Amino acid sequence: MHNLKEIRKNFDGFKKGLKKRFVDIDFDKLEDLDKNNRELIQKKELLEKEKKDISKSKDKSLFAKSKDISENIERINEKQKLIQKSLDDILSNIPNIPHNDVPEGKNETDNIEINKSGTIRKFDFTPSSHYKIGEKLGMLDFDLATKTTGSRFVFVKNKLALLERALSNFMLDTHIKKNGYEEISPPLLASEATMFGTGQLPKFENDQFEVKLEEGTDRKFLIPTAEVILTNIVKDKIIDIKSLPMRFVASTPCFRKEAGSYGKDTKGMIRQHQFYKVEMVSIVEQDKCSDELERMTNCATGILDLLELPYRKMILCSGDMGFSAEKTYDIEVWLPSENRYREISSCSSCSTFQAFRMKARYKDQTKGTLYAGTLNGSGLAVGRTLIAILENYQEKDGTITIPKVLRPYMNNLEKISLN
RNA sequence: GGAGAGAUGGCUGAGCGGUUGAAAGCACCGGUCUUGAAAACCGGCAAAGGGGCAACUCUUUCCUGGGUUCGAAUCCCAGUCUCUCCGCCA
Repeated sequence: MHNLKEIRKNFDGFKKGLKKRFVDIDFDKLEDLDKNNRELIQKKELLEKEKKDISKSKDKSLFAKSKDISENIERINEKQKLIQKSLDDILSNIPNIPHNDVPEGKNETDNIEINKSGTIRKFDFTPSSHYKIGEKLGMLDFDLATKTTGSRFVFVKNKLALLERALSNFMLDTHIKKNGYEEISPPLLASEATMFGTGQLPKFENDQFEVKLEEGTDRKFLIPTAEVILTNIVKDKIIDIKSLPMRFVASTPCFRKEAGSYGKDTKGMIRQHQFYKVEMVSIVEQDKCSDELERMTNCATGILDLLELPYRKMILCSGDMGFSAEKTYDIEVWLPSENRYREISSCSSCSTFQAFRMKARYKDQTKGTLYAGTLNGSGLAVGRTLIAILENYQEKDGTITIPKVLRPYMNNLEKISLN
C-alpha cells in the first residue's frame, strides 16, 4: 500500500508512475477525500484539545461544556472515519508503482528477454508431453484425482513422488547451505490480516481458498504461496537493523483457485489448484531491494543450472507484474513438448509496498524509522520442475534419466522406468 | 470441550480513575574516563497522524471494538490471542 503522506508530496509523480500500470483510479476523488479528511482531523483535534484542558483543570463548572464537546467530537469523528475508510479502500486497491527499469507494456507479450542459458537438447524422436510420459509410467494419475477431489489436482505416485520430494529437498538444501536462507516450516493457513499484508486481500479474494469456520470467528485462507506467510514474519514489527537482511526459505503446498483461467492449461500439471513450491523471501533495508532482487534471481537460476535445464530470464513489463511488485524477473524453463519456454520461477521486489501494509519497519540511525523492503521468489516451483525434468530428460523408450544432482536424494537411482 | 490467569514501549516489567506517553532494568545511540576495549558515570532513546519553510507544536495510541465518566492503561461488555489445570485426541 502507498503512503498517503508520500503521495501528497508528489501527486503528479504518483499518477505518472501508475499510468504504466494501466489501472483505473479516481485520483481526483482520492485528492478530495484526503483534503476533506485532513480538515475534519483538524477540527476534531481542536475540540479534543479543549476537552483535554477542561479535564485537566478539574473545574466542575466546565464539565457540562465538556460533555457538549464530546458529542460534537463524536459527530465529526463519525464523518472522519467514513472518509478514512473510503480513503483506505481506494489505497488498498492501488498496485505498486513500477520501478524505472520496468519496460512499459500491456501484457506478457511485452515482457523482455534478458538472456538465455543452457543448451536445448536435440531429440532424435518427437518428445512427449509430461502428462503422457507420467501416465504411461503409471506415476501421474489425473483421473484418480478427479474422482477423489475434482479437476486440476493430480496423484503423483511411486518414483515420481520420490522425485518430487527429492526436488524439494535438493532446492531447500541448496538455498540453506549455499545461499544463506533460513529454513522454515510454516503454517499453511493465513489470517485475513496476513493476506492483506502481502496484498492478496482485498482485491484478489476470488483467487483464494477460504476455509469454512464457525460464524463470527476470524477468517482463514489456504496460502496461495509461502510468500504470504514468510513475509508476514515481520508484520507489526520494528526490526533490529542488525538482523537485516533476513532470508527465509520454505517448501510448501500452495493453493490457488485459478479463477478466470478456464480452458487454460487444462491438460497436465502445469496449472493446478495445489502444487509444491520452494519459496524464498528476503527482508532488507529499503535501498537494498534492487541488489537483493539480482541475488535472489541468481539463487533461482542456480537451481536450473545445477539441474542442467535450459531456461531464459525475462523482465516483466508493467502490465504483467503482480499487484505488490515494483520489478519482477520471470525464469522460464524450456519444455520440449510445447517447443517453448514456460514460467518456473518469478522473483519480485515489492519495495516498501508490503511493508507499509504489514507495518514492518526498522530504525536507521540517520534516517529514523523506515519501512522495510520485501522480496519473494520461487526457487523453484516444484511441480513445474518435475514437468521440466520429465520432458527434458525423457528417453525414446519412455524412461527418465535422473539429473545427477538429484541422485543422492533418490537412493542413487539413475533412471525412472516402468519396473 | 470444562475451569482459571493474562495481553503495557525494541525486550523484560511496574502502574489498576486525574500532567502516566507511561517507573525500573536490559538493549541501543552520544559523551566523560581509558593507549584501546570493558566497567563506571552523565545524557539521549515509542509509534502513527495533523499543522508549520523551519525551530517546533497539537492529537491519538498501554491487544481489538464498543460502553461508563468532566476525565480510563486503570471500571463494564464483546471479540482476538497467549498461558496454566482437567478431559479428549494425533
